[in-house]
Amino acid sequence: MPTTETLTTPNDDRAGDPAEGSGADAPAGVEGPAHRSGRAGRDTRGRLLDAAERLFGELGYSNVSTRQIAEAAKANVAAAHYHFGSKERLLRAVFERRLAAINAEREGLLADCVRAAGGRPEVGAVLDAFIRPVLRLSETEGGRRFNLLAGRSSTDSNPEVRRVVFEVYDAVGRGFVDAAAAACPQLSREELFWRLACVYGAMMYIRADNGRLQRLFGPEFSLSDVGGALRFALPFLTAGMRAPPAADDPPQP
Amino acid sequence: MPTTETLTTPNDDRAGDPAEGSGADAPAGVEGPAHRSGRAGRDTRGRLLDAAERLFGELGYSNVSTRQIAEAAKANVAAAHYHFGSKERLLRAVFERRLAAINAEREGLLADCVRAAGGRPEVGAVLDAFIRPVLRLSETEGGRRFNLLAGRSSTDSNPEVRRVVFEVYDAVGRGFVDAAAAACPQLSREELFWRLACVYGAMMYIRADNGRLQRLFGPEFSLSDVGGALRFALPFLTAGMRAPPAADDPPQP
DNA sequence: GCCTAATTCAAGCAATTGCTTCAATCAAGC
DNA sequence: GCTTGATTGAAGCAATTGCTTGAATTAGGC
Repeated sequence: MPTTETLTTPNDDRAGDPAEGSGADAPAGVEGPAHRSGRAGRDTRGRLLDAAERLFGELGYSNVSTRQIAEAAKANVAAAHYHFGSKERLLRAVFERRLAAINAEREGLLADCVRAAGGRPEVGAVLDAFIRPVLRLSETEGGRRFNLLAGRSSTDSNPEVRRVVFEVYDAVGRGFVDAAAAACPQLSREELFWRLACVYGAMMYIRADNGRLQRLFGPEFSLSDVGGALRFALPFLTAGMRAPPAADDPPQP
Repeated sequence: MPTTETLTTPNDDRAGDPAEGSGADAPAGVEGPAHRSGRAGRDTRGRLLDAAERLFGELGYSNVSTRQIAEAAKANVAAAHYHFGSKERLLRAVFERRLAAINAEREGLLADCVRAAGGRPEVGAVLDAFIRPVLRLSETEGGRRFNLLAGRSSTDSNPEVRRVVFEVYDAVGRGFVDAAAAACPQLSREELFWRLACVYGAMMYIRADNGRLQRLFGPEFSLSDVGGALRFALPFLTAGMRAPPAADDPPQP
């Protein structure tokens, strides 16, 4: 019986908080002597989210135990289960905390460019509306950690991670597909599918920042460099989306 | 002491086999009554590799136990450790078994297109040389399973998986970067870095085939459809690589 | 200065993990 | 037909896992 909805635990039901978190977007590392402001350990929930976000991203969901998270958050294992109910729900809460703001920003930008173009948006603007907000997350330390988690989770095989990722991205993914379809009416449904797979894959790989390409190119290049991503990766993807439809004959010698 | 090099165990040292495997590239599902041809359970090692490839790919390295693998391979846990020494070395052996052939094919195709172009290869041909062989893996059931594993491992956070992936791809990755640099002399090192990140990410996402995009588009589209990948994804990436270099002014309003 | 409910704690539970041990089995070489 | 060395099997080990328990502790309402 993994679902523990019993008793007086509040569990997850405070979902949908705004940004929050002890070091979420602050200069980071705000630890030390002066916590415990209001109630004793009042911000335990936030510290747990921060620790989970960091550890899940760095080590992977399956490779981090609730004990490690609790220790990093200076809390007790039971506190984690008290606040979130289960490890999977903790992961979900980490996603939801960040995605609320991000998806709102995405939808705002998308609505802007649809309105500006009079109904038929330009594909470059659509890409920008969906990709820029997440890449710019990496400008803050907490956001960069979340991007690590999000990127690496996108191809995670763990059933719990998959479930969370699928559910949490469903609505915004649908919106992206629809907007791209509207911007590229010349593409068949199949070709759109493949082009968006490339866009999605590239974006997730950049967010995941696994360090392999950095190892090949040298330490002066980093996938967490937001400026480089916006200046070089976004135009690459836009050029791909703008390419003429593939010819009917498959190029398969 | 996780490294058990002691005693009379042969461990990993038969590395570098060709394709092999019980159902590796066969019509799949070749199970049943008539195994055990030569020695009793002579092909235990191959069956272990097959089972590991499938389970690691489907469930993720961290979510599969050596016991599950042994059971799926109709073998004993001790046999797995006898043949490979550790779980990490088993993963490495799975990669090495496939990559020998793939990388040889890649280098052959690359040499062809370099020679045909008289030293300065065309970027589309370089992309093709590196991507086509791995995508075509998915034409066979075993290759498709390996692509799942490879794609999902590319952003895996587990330290053991990262170590294996880094080492096993190092040489071929370097070759790809060099060839792309030769084909795109007009690009700065930085812009090349970002474009190859997009190419890499797209390819890995397609291989990983996590099902999210399929869920949005419908079951009639699949990232395992080799024909679609070659007809639509490859031209997308080629168009991106052929785009003119980014202007000096960053498009960041 | 208690009352009460929210929160935290130390301890523990059953299950699973990677890996080992050592005896049994096997296919050949003689 | 026995020896030998490569392989396999059943059992077990210490460590770790997610989660629970029930007793403290806490802070605010009164």
